[in-house]
Amino acid sequence: MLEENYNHLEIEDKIYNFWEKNKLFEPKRNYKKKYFSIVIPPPNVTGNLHMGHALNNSIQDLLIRFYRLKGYETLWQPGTDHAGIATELVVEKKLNEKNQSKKSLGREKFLEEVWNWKEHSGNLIINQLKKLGSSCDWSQTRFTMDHEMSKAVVKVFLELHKKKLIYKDFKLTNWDPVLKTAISDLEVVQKEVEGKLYYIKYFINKNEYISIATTRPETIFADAAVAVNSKDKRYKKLISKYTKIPIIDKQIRIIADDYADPNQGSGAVKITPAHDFNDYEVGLRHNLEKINIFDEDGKLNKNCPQKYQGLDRFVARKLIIEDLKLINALEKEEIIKHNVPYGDRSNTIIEPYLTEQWFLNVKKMSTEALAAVKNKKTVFFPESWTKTYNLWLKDIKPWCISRQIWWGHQIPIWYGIDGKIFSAKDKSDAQAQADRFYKKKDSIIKQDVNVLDTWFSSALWPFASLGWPKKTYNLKRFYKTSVLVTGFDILFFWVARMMMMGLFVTKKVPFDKVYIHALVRDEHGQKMSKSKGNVIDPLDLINKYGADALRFTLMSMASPGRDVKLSEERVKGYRNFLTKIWNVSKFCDFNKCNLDIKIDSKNVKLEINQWIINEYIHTKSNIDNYIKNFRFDEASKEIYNFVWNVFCDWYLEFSKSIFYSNNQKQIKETKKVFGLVFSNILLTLHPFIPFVTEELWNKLKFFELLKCPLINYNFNNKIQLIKNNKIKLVNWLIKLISLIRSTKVILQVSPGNFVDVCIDYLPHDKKSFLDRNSLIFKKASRIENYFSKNEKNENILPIYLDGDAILIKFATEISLKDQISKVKTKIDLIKNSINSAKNKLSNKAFINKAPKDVIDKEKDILKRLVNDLNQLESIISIKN
RNA sequence: GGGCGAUUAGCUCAGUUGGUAGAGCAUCUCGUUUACACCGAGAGGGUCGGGAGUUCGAGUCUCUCAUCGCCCACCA
Repeated sequence: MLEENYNHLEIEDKIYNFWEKNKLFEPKRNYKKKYFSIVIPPPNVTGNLHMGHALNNSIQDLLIRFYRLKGYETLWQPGTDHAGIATELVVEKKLNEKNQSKKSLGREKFLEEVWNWKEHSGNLIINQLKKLGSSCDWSQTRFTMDHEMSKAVVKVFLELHKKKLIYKDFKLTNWDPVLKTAISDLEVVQKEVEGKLYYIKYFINKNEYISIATTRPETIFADAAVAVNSKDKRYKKLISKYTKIPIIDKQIRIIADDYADPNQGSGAVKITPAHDFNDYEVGLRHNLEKINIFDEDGKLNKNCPQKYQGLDRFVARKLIIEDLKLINALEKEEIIKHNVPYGDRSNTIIEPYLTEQWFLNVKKMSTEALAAVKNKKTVFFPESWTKTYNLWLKDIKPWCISRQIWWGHQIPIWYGIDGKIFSAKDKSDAQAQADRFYKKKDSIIKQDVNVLDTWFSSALWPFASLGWPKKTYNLKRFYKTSVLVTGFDILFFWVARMMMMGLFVTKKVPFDKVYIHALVRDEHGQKMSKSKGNVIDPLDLINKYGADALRFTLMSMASPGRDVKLSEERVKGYRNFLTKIWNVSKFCDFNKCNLDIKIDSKNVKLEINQWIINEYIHTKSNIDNYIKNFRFDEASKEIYNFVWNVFCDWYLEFSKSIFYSNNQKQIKETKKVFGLVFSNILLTLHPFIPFVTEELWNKLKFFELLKCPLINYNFNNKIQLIKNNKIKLVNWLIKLISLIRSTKVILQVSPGNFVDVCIDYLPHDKKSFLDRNSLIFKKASRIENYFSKNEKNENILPIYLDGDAILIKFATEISLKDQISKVKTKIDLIKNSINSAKNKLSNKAFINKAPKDVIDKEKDILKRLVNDLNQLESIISIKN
């Protein structure tokens, strides 16, 4: 017996343990079958399951389970990402609590701490993914810093270095003064903020000055020139003359450069090659001095007057403005809105800063990545992302891959004492090279202190997680992977780079398809974030309503190209759906609707049984197509509608009439068909709501009978479409029952009241269909008796369906009372529609140009409208 | 500045090649008939952001305007 109520808290953990213990997530090796594989977007080890993960992984799990049930050899490759900067920040915070710091520990000890932290807290997210029901092959779990993966990273680095695609360069890069590391362009986010534009006087002589506008007055100490546009008449005469930087009274030249825009600011612009990307270019053109005025933490350095040395950039800014005022060198201040670059991790203002960094020249690799998508070797869903991908790759700049942090893959480059570079797979290899080069033993070498951008190893994930460079089974069997499921926010960070690296290293695209889902946002469409305090925790929802309910909600809302705005109400609604399924199972169990493996749908005789089989097949085929096209929203709607509005509302109700009859043959058949269709429903629902379906599969003894858990049952039964043109009369019957019910409501007759009907006016096929299904018809419509057309009674009303009349005789006197105006407005509406349909059909242009089936359809519409009009007019003719 | 997307019922959203505008939730009425009140039966509610065009026919295609969102680039 099934428990009275569905209790997800008890069931979900139990079922998950069962799957995991029996290793049901691991691929069942079978080369004869097709394969289906996904590599998980590895969550950060610092991560906590958020709604984005919930959506992302629900989709992946749905796909994996769907193809697993189809009999594909299936792998979902899991793992986590070391997340360099993010993890360092977490561990540093922990250290601070213990009054320790990264610096005080030193590199080696600090890394030990990080590894310790990773061992103890780094698997949190994995357990949370399990809560969601994710059926990853956990025996293959990888980590971007594990031994094998690190070897892969080094190997790729060395290859790229050998091909001179990785190189070292001293130039201006984005510098994060809080994290004290360089970051890539992508890690810089522009934010519009209110700031001040200061107009500073650069004196040419005692009375004459040129006004320079800047938002960063502290950089005046790094000025190397003032630029004006050669076409700007105001300044033409000043070109090649000198002006003085205030405070330090340093002479700099006024140069002509087209970069100076006469319409911006004062038209004259200070050139600071060491602290501005545009000025850097100008500096190169005019061979200007690069003066760096910052230390790595954003404090002013020795190149500034002593007074300001050691001051934080923002403190110095204030002081400089005060000092400029004192010497009457500040012309004016304007409050402006402007974009300021912030670091995505530190949320501090980024400074362009001169350093030596490692770069990856991605330009060459990008052309292959572009071609692969153009040639449809990899296809994006929704397709519109292709354009975004193309635009970014076409304009790609060298990628700064070195970071001045400790947690990550240390760059496999060693330096001899004279700076000679040895690239090597490990220290002993480097040592051997150095010893050969210097012709002595134990020559001193030192490894490059920088580590690689986290996204460098992420870019190798699709093949490295499968075992590359080893020729593992998984790599051979599952690469290229079938589909990548990810959010659009990491299209450039991750997807594009995986395409480039995949093609470079394996010569194959890393995935067949890329499904890009939207972000999960709060009810106002805001990105969920801790700082905004609008985060909905998926684990809370799982606790409250169950993982299945959350999953189904996310799937039903995963419309392509649209953000998911999550509301708890919606989750509640789908929890109700789970309860509904639970209750059907109770009915199924109570009536002993067992599954008969030998059942052949060809031998099913009853029309309602044939009908539900056909309806199921139709639904299933729609769902399969929707899933293949990544339309999870449509797929979940389809199954929801079928289960609730077709199977429960109609078939289950019909089946009751049979179960409570004494026709043993019909009872037996209906039980079998009920069991058959319901077992198929569980199967179809499984990828959406795995827990409850597996539990019911077990409870209803399908597991026992088929000797197989639902999760990897390969359904190959004999359920197939039944051909019988009488089946469509079931749909007609449903319409008839609905019509009788709504007529009662219009006449304000209680739906529970019984009526008599006369079906003598029906054509033969419909009449005999009703005779055959009389039990069903009578129970569903609350019909007491049939009466003959000869009977005369004041309370008889004809109703019309598809042109046929049926008479209803009410037990009590009927009247329209306050419904009459409603019916009359309806009649007017229908008359209007009839007119427009008639107009259409008498329009020669329509008749001549529209296709025949459209015209036929229009004729049908007219027929139905006339029918409805008859119906309503018959009602209104009731004496009042 | 360049690009992408959105605007459909009170709310959140579907609407596949143009062919009677849909769903869930919410609302209203009735209902406890043995799967289920986390329920059942029924009902109301939209000139599809504005305008123009193409077409026999436009929510759907084209143009245009408006509002909103996102991405990229730039800003002295």
